[in-house]
Amino acid sequence: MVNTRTQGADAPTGGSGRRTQADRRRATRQALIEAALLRMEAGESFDSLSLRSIARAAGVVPTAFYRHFANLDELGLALVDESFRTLRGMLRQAREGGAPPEQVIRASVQTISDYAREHRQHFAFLARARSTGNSLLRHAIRAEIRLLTSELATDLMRFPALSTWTTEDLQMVAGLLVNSMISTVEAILDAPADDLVAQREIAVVAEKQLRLIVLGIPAWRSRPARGGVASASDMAR
Amino acid sequence: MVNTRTQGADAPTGGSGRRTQADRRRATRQALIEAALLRMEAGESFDSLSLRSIARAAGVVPTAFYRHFANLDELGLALVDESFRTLRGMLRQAREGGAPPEQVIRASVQTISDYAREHRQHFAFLARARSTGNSLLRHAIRAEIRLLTSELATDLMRFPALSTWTTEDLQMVAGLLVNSMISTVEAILDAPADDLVAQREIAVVAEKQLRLIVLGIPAWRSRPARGGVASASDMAR
DNA sequence: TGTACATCAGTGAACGCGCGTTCACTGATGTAC
DNA sequence: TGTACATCAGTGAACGCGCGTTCACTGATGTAC
Repeated sequence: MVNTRTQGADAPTGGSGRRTQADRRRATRQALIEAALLRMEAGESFDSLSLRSIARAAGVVPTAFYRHFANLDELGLALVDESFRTLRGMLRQAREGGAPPEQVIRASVQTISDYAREHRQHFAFLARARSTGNSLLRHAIRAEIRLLTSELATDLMRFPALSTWTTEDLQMVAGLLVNSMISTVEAILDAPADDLVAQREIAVVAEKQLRLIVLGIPAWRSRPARGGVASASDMAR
Repeated sequence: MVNTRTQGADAPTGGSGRRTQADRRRATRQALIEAALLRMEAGESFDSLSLRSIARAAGVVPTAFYRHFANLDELGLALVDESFRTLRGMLRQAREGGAPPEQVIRASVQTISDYAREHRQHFAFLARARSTGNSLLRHAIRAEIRLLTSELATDLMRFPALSTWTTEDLQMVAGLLVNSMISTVEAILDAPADDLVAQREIAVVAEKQLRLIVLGIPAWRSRPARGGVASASDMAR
């Protein structure tokens, strides 16, 4: 990706064949974003990225970076935006998929692993940046995840077995499901992208884990049964 | 922590009052380790640490670092060692605690949150380095976690309700429990260290989540029941 | 349509800085006699 | 116990490098007439 003078990064030149300033601007911005995503997909952490290396990968001089972002944090927030747009698309699809309740789990896991494969970069970015050093980014991501968790809690209320649960308990189970899915996505990203057997194995385990969680729902009492913790007597049974 | 010439970092001078070379060596090594832990506890990622900044914090000249570690990765692996020693101590205590089965969950969550509070630095290090850029460290930590998960799977077999489960299913539920605990520890570390109310709240939710998981165990069938996914019919019930 | 000027995305030189690593060194601790 | 030498943890100067950021710039695209 080397630019001739004042040409900016490569980009679709539009139907007219004419390249406007706005086209060029958008293309460079996207090239910067994609350079950052690529590096993080390869396993680097967000704060090991440098403005210069990103500009270099985008085929642009370091100072051009400032035409688009005030600093690296701002680029990071743009990545958060883009990645969560992907994630919300996934949830919309899962929600509207209209899978019969009997297959909700299988369909959900399928949707997640399809998305994780197709949008590997966005997922990898979120997984890495979620715990990476930069606290601004970390908090932005965690706030979004908390939001998604609440939305899931609301969705869960539609299931008969959950319709009478307290808000706190719905949040609790939504949190458990979201955390399990995050762990699953991390595992998928950890496995080589081309090892389909490993990917499948991870999905199978994830499905079992979700199924186990859901199996506990009918037996749930918000407070442990008298005489001890309900679950303990179950385990000792 | 400023050293007078050739005095190295501060350290216990031992009962005799005499400071041996070995004492000094050990003290400096520990000062380097603690400097790194401190920085990561404060929220930095492992690969934003620099050799020079760690040496500075340890009260030692940059080149002294090389008397102890060949590079930063080696220091990182020492941190992994130290942190997992803490973690294994925790598991030993949980295992030998001899809590009656009725209180296994409560006791486990209590042990974990006590440890996470007392050894905040080690937990924070593992939580951060687990997903931080450096792939050497990441894999070292993930390998150790996989080992712990397997050990937990073995422990679980002692429970009557689980004694007949297949190895794969035991690994699956151990993985679910471990992942939930990791999420919980991350949440605890994310909350301010002095906000005891938030910490308690997180522990309560973690306890509920573990309880929900355990409630699913008696109903578990390794393969979904005929006519659909077992859990789905439960939810629609 | 043609011209003259404004806009602005991208350029390239320059800066000071903290970094990792090398090297020859110092002087307290350790040891052999 | 005393002495002479060896060891080695920590020192400090020096290096080349990539970094973020500044600045005045260029020249293609956009616009007003």
